[in-house]
Amino acid sequence: MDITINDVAREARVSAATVSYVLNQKKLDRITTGTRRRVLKAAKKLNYYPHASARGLASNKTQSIGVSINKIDFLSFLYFSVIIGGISRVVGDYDYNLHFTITDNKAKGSRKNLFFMRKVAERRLDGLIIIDQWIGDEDIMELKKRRFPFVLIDRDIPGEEINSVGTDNKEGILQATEHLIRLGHKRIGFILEVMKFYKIKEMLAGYRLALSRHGLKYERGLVKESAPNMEKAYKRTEELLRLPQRPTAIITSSDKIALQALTAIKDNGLRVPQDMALVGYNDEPLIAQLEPQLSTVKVPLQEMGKIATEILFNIINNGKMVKEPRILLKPELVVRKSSGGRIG
Amino acid sequence: MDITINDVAREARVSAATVSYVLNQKKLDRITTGTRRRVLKAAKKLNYYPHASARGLASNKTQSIGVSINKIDFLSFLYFSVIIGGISRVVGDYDYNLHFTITDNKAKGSRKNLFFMRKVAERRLDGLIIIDQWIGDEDIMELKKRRFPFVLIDRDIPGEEINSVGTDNKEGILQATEHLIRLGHKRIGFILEVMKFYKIKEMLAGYRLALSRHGLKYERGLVKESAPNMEKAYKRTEELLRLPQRPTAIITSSDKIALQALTAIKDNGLRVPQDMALVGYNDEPLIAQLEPQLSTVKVPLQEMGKIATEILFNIINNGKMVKEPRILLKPELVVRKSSGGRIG
DNA sequence: CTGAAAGCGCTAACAT
DNA sequence: ATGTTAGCGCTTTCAG
Repeated sequence: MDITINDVAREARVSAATVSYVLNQKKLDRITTGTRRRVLKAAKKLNYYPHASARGLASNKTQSIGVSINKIDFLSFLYFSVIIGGISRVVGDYDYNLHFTITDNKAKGSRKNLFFMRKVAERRLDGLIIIDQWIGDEDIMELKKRRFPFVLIDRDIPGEEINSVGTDNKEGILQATEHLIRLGHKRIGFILEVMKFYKIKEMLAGYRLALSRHGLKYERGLVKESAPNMEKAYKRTEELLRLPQRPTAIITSSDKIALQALTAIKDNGLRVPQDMALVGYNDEPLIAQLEPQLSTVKVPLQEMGKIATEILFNIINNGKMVKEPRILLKPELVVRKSSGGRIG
Repeated sequence: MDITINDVAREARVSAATVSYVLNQKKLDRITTGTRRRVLKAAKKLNYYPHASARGLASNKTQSIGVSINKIDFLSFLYFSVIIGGISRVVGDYDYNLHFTITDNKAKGSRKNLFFMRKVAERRLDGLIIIDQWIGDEDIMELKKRRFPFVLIDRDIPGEEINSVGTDNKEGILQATEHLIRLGHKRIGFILEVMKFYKIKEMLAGYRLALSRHGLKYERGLVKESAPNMEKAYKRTEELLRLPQRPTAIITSSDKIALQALTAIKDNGLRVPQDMALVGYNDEPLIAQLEPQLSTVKVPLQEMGKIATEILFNIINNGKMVKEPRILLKPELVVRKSSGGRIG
């Protein structure tokens, strides 16, 4: 059988409670350095590791947090991998475990099992980080109602006091659009992901703001939604290319979409940036190294992951929400080759 | 407070034991359909979810499996994302939870906490899938000695009876090399990851076999190790380019490395494939869409993930190891643009 | 076919 | 400063 706390207690000639105290490093030191040493030695000698379930049952803490990602988004793993990299670094520092929660919003009935709510209900998690645009606001509000600790990444529910860390995507797209306008572009296409996402709405606002600032008219026909599956981005790009008055530049809401767009543009015999300027979004690794190198908007992905995790642990351990619920980081325009030089 | 099994028992006017029986769907049906219905109704009405820790303590099962990935490999997330996609699909079907275990082989002392062994020792996991070339054979053998259920993906320990699902990488590189030889190449560079990995050794064997089959001499100077960090691949490529007798083609042990090589080749004013043919490995998503499109060896990544998970559940639930411990899938050469046409 | 009872390994009051 | 005593919520013999 496995080694239990009682084995350690016997070996160290103390009670199980004392072993528990020593191992849990209570603040109030009520233990002699002598006994402490004996306990530690015994634990090491027996190679003792506490049984997580037993501990969880008694303390109602699991030392685990979950990261919720949508099934659909598995394709955009570049974006997520960087965020998760940031998260896992902090998780390691705090000595917590990371649950991977893959949400399937299309799932019905028993398949809803995949959903993170299940893990919460089963008390498998002490907290949750949500990087999932697809989860409905209702579900997030449900979490809040239950007072379950969680933090949103790169999304928000306006008007609600919810912990989130995001990037100013309105500002990001504003910069990208203005960059193109300054290069002389007057007709700028915009291919975006699911329009109903808050994040995307913000981006659209940035796009429109840039246009109006420079006296350009907003044209509905220049904005294309590539939802629900990303492959649509290729088709949407072709739609833009076939417009009677074709745009001279295209902005996308992610580098991944930009990649599709790039392929579509080339396949249609046009050159980037000479015939069509292109700007991506996120500055995802690898993708930036396309030919031509992709101009994009750098989003501090890893930073978002780190900060969100720090906030989450703060909530879990100090019980209270943070003063400033919403953290908004700054995006940064990265000009490379694909946006080209001055035109017209 | 939360709803417990006793609340459900009271509501259904049965004992907690009966509730447990009904909810766990025991094979031996000892329950009246009447009581069963009452219990189910009560559980649904109260929105009952069993407490995972309590269940884990009593049954010594966690309904969780871990996936072990190395910290270093976070950069090659394209490769992993596809494998994990396969894993998560099966995990969802079996209604298990997925733990993300990020291993840090450089970590010493308490930081070793990040290591999956800790999770195993704490009984957080029912099983483990290892996609980690960096973990030492000793650690894997330790797992075996403990009779802890696990499956290896894309690696193996030759001579040991260990469950693993991989791809015939020797065959894969053999095909890639022969493809180039048939196009007329006689000096073929090979940039690979850490030489000591079993997987890489197999690849090297495939490379050498191809050469010898066609009467070509193996030259140590044409083989470059890009370890430990991948950015080295750029430098290694340049080393090949500066060789007195430069190769006319380069093979890499992953598409990710091929991407680095491609950049290096272009930066040095050479064209692919005209001046230098290039073949990648894995057929990772997105990367294949480079310019020029990358010839590569398709590895059934998602399939490996699926099969490994099926095997793991089989081990967990049926207690016994599989007859055939090692599953070896077939790679497939994918010829696109970067390997070019016939030369010489 | 169902219930009673014990116990999984740990934590946390409460005593001493 | 340490030990005693109850559980935490569930599963699982064992009786009936």
